Amino acid sequence: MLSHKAKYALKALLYLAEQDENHISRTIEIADGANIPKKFLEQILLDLKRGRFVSSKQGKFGGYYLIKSKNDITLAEIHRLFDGAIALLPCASLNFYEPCSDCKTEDECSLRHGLMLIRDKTLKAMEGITIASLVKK
Amino acid sequence: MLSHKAKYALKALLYLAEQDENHISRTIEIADGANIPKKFLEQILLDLKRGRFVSSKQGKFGGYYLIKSKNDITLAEIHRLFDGAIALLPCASLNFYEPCSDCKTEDECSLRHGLMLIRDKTLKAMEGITIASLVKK
DNA sequence: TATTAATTCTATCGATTTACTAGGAATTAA
DNA sequence: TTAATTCCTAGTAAATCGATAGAATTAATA
Repeated sequence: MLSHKAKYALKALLYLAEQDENHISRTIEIADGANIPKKFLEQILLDLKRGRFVSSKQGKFGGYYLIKSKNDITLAEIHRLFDGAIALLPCASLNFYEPCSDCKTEDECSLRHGLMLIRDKTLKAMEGITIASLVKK
Repeated sequence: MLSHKAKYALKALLYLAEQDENHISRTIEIADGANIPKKFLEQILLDLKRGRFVSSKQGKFGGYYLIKSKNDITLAEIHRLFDGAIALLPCASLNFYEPCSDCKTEDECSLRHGLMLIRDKTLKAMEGITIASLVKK
């Protein structure tokens, strides 16, 4: 399941993608538009900024705007930024790999192989969902 | 990600599936064999019993055994039993559906449609992973 | 230069969940 | 009767989650 953070991030990105080119959106505007608690959204926007999905302008008349094409922002990326690994176990993960502590023989985790199959399919599907694909519905 | 409970459940089922027909496995035997904390495993086996994957014999010389074919126990089922919904949001879930609280117009969640696509693909993949498929590797 | 309105940063909080552990009651076979 | 096992109910420490508070910083503009 997605965390609220990841869900809100997607909704915020969706909101930004729907605005006119060059429009800068204030946090409160996004919060109201996408029904997200404002203070919570602040953190999320900072995370999105660190992840280089959005940028911000500070001070009066400041706000947030997309710096990555809505065609290039995928569900997979947002999942990883906020919720971490897409694989079902760390030992089956590409970006968050860790060996299992409870598997006796290293690399002979009985689940690993099967879970890597799942990961590949899920990842492929998640990379197919972009902000752009969610906007035009 | 899978919880430890779900991971241990899979490993325990795998252990049971590898035993001879009619063999009854004690908790401690499974715990040692699959490297799972014994007391924790007790709870997990009870959950698996309630889910009708295994059955048990009580008292001295008691223990657990599979009552469902290893070909018919899928990753999807174990995920649902221990970790709940497979979909990324409740509003996109088949078995754990709940409407989003933060979507203004009911059934017009901007994410729902895309997440249902993911759910379908992930679910199909997870239904393809059975205990039997994990045993023969 | 002062004011105002916005982002940014740090810290904290309460509730829930997770991963276990403890202790004992109930059950069964020898 | 005893030993070995499942079954049941609590409890607990740590982490995570969802959210809030408040002050610092930045920038436009009057």
